[in-house]
Amino acid sequence: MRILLIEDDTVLGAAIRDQIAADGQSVDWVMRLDAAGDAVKSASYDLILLDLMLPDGRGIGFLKGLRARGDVTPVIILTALDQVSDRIEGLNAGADDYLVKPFDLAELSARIGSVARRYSGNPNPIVCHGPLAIDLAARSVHRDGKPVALTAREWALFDAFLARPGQLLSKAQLEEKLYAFDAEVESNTIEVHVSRLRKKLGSAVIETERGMGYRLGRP
Amino acid sequence: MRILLIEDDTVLGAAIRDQIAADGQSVDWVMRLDAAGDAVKSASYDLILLDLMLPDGRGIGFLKGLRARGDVTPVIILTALDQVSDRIEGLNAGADDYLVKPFDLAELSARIGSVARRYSGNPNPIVCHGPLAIDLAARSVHRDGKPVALTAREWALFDAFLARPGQLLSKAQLEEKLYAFDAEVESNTIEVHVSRLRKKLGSAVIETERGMGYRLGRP
DNA sequence: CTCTGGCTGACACGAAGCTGAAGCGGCGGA
DNA sequence: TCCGCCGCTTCAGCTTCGTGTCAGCCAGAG
Repeated sequence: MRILLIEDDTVLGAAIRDQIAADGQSVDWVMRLDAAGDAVKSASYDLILLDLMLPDGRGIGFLKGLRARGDVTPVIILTALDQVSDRIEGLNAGADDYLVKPFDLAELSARIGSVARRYSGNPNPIVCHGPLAIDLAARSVHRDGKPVALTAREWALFDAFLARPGQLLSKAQLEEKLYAFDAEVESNTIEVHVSRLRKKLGSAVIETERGMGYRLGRP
Repeated sequence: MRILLIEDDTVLGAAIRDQIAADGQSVDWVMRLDAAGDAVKSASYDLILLDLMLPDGRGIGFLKGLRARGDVTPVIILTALDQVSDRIEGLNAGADDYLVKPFDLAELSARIGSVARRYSGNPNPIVCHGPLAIDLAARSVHRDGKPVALTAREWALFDAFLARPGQLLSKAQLEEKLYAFDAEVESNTIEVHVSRLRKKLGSAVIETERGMGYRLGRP
């Protein structure tokens, strides 16, 4: 397993690197976001350990950029305890886990193992739904064998439906899913995104229950 | 989603319970391991929040017992920061995640959502009533295996009957259920909706008590 | 038979939902 | 640093369909 470590603290970084190496994994250690960007472009990693406070920016942006490009490499965030909002932001930005500094190196190993286990078993399971083939882990959708590009919000919305197939979901519930906690949408955003999803995936995927909400249609 | 909360701290427990309820999930809260054991035996949960330090033992043992019995219900551990070894032990014992106390309630929601997404796919409980199969969570009704589409008002009315099966409900009571106080219906609306429900669900579902009201018929 | 209360088809209104378009902000490339 | 692209939100006008109303019919009770 190849691991990318992004951490600017030389002492902690070295300790982590040694621990991972001792576990028999291969590590690349960079100390800046620009170097991290180069690294993920030039190599493929199975796991990224990401510190949030770095000399050339916050790790959150890096993570968001990664996910925006469709990169689904599992990411574990390394963060200080008092940065609760960072942790939430990180999870919402697509992180898979976080570790609170200071942490025990044995715990790091356990978490790495956990993430590895979660993502092992390639190839990814494909969910089929009528003419759609959905790879949840890779966040990709194919319609009649042709790839469909979904934006972040579209995917989040679709994901909410896939999690509860056939179940009625009110707009309020969907807004919560899409906007987490700081929701301040006072418009018909959900309707608009539903409209776009239907245009991309076919009008039958999402059914309207007037006055109640939406549900994933039968295949 | 049904969640079992095992936590002996009354203040924290109440806060967690309220937060989960606010997220629209259903919570059972127990404060001891023996009660937790009874709970998992008598009901099925989608997620367990497990405090590790409890008056009648350590949560780790409970978790191990659960896994030994083949129970794969996702478990999130609630633990104090300094119990690093506990956290590792917990993860190795089969926990899916942990939260470090003190934690932000918003973070709890995020983690619950994450676990729920990962493990979603267990079917909702189905209520059967003669030829009808009703999924309350999904708000779906099947009649002889075929889906029946109910409108918002129709569902509200049907729901009122389902809440009190066999009990006589006057039109005034039903109007209250459907229109919540600001009602200014001065017509035979209820009769109309009952008629529409009967047409969709079968004429036997709702019985008329002349001069008194309606009741849900025996299956 | 009469009277009262319930049933139901028809219909018009308005709220809820849909969607094209415009404004806006963030990110990446130059 | 500036510019342009792209996705997200908002808005407005249009469409759809759920719902309340009513009228006429039906059925049970006395």
